[in-house]
Amino acid sequence: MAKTFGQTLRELRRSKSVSQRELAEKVSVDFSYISKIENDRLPPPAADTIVKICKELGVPPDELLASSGKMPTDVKEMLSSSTAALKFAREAHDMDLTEDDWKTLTKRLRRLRSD
Amino acid sequence: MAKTFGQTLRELRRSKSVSQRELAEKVSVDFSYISKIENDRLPPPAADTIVKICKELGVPPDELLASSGKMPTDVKEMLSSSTAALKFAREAHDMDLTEDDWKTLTKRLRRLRSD
DNA sequence: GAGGGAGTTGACTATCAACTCAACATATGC
DNA sequence: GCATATGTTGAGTTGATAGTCAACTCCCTC
Repeated sequence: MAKTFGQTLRELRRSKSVSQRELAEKVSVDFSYISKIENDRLPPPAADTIVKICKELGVPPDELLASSGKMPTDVKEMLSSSTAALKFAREAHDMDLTEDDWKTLTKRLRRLRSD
Repeated sequence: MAKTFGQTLRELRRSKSVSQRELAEKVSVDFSYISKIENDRLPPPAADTIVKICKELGVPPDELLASSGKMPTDVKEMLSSSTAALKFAREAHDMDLTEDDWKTLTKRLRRLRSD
């Protein structure tokens, strides 16, 4: 079994020696909310709150976001308001891509502009 | 100004000579809901309902989805539960891609497996 | 002029997401 | 043994999402 969102967050927070109360204040939520999240008594916070948490803890947000199954607002908006992007996403879905496939695509993405 | 979601849906439905009541029954919503959607008195339906509508009317869902700004559940889940996919999406967002860029990427996507 | 099909409208509802607030427990140092 | 810092729990709140239901209007035709 993969680690839960709560477990991941707790380890991350502790590794930075930050208390629940400190973290909560920085990201503008109640500290008791952090506690419940870490104990998996509530579902993961909103994507944008996750991003704030990661900024506060100084780590890139992708791992926590993936573990939460949520997408940040700006990214979601970009994808869902473009016909061609949606088509791309649907084809990708149907192809059942691996993590390595996505890494390859990211490289090809970077070459879009340097070509 | 671009056409609204409601206008697009109405034209699409009429072009297939389907009544609001027929369509509503097929996709399991109240017919009055379709009316409000078409008059833009309510926001667009859930992504999965849009997909059902398009299936019923025999058209690909991407255009209507984009016009609604929503993403179907399965596609969203794939993207948001993969670290590498999220990273890809974030980079794409930062690059501010055009529709043509997405089309190019879709071609490169297809070559992933045929290479 | 009654009945039937199509569309519109207002009011209301149910579920869920993302939290907050107050109360309590537990450990640590002075 | 008391203050202080930290974490846990139950109950409740707030706003958005995604609709429903009943009543009504307009047109057509028989």
